[in-house]
Amino acid sequence: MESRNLSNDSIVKAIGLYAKLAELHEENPFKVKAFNSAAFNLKKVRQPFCELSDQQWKTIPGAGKSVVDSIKEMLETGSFLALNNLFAQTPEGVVAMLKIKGLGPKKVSLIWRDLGIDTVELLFEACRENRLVEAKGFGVKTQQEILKNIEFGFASGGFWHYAKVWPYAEAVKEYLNEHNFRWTFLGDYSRQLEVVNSLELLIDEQSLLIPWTAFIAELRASFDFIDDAEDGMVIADTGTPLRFYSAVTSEFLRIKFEQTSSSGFLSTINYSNEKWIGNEQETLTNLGWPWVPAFMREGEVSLDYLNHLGADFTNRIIQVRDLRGCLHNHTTYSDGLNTLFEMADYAQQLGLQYFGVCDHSQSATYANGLREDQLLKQLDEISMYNQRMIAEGKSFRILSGIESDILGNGDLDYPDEILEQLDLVVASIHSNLSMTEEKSMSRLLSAIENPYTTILGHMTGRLLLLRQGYPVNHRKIIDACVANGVAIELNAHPYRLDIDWRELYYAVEKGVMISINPDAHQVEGFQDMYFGTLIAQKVGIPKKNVLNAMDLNEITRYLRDRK
DNA sequence: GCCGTTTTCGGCCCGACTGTTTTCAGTCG
Repeated sequence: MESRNLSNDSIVKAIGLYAKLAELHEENPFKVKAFNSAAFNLKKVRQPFCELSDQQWKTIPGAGKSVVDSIKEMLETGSFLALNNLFAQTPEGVVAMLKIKGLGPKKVSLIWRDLGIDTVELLFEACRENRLVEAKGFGVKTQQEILKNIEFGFASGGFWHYAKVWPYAEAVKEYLNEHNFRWTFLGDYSRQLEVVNSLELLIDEQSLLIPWTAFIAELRASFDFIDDAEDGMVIADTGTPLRFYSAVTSEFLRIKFEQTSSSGFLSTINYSNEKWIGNEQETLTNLGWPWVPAFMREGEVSLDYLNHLGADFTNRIIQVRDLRGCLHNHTTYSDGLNTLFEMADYAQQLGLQYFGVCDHSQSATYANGLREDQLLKQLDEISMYNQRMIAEGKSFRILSGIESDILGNGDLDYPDEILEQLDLVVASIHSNLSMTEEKSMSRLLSAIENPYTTILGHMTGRLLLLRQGYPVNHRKIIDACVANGVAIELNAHPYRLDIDWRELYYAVEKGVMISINPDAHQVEGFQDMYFGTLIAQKVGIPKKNVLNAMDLNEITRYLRDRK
């Protein structure tokens, strides 16, 4: 870098960062204080530092010999050796943590040194799994605050998790319906994509009783979450762009069709706008296609696939109301926030017929995984609860299970005599996520071939917008699941939605069972089954392919037969 | 490390706010 390009601002930032890193490395607290106060005072200097004489430097409070020498070093060489030395001793991710609002050197030091967390991604996961609340000086509120602030940083990438935008979309939807507008969602959101880059809506301007500008003004006034941005409107709390488009009545349906479809879909069906003949149904028929709902309009969908689903497939697509139970959840036994009974009672209140508890297994020490004796104790508690259900004549049961870590060699981490006592086993990888496809495949395939495995958990370990999953050959895994009668989890957490829907076409063709699992760590987590179902719908999965759409009798028989 | 004299080293220490404590620690502006 050309040294004369160093602005006062970037020099002040370097001085401030030096103070933070020095504090992180437990240098003399008064030195830290001195650099902090120097940075504070230097901010007020209007004249460029490179123009200041030695006399002028003496008039700036807090800028002593060491600080001024550092600044001169930066001006002359473009770098700051002492700062570079501290950088060399600090993992990049730890430096990044210092930028997170609410985290200073003291807390970051504890996170890094005591908890062994050295990337923002790992910190994020630790927050989601309630591992921060245990640490001294941390509590639930601090953890939530950190989580929120990390998320905000991630969101700046221009994409947002669908679930993040959903509550705002629902509010706008309610408003538009109440006013009897003719309208529709467009784009990513209308296709129920796992991440969206904006919330787009189309309104038939002839259904408006007021001028367009007045309508937009009323919208802004009606929702305190709508903020003005340079190029339009944004959702204030997330920063997601909000785009309203208008169409005259005669153009509404065509624009709706073209803008709910992905460009990939339009090219797959060989559409161009001169082929529009008045409505979606006839236009698609004319192109040789059945009617395809907006959420399925992706380039990946093929005529062969729709033929496989069969005539009137839209009537059989899985709905939230079809789900009869949920099979992968956590409790206070491991890293959940609600007790076993609280979770089960809540599932019952939701109208479900069964609650599958699958806490973390013993090698997941970070998540307080269950030792054998704890697992056996949980089995007693489950049996007590189920006996009460029988006595009360209720057709609700807790199904016992475990989310067993797939170890490095592909083994599950309990002996057979423990596993055989459970109703189901979800096998998932949680450790050593950086691996080659060869390694991940050998671990996954051997877990699938384990006779106790019922469901393969979050297949790639990805966290949307946060962490890429490890590489896998999806088709080989799906084939192995078919061969071994193992179901595949569609992890419904909005950050996972793993298996990726793009791989689900093949899974459906092969007839493998899909389990839409909320992976709930607290009662609120059951809500995520909704988001998992939206993703399943993208591929038009019929109810009969969804494991937890089975009623209690069917699933009990299915699990018994698996043994 | 900075400062200000008690000229050679001892004292330095914003204030509000939040959250986690049970009287304080850490962060922010």
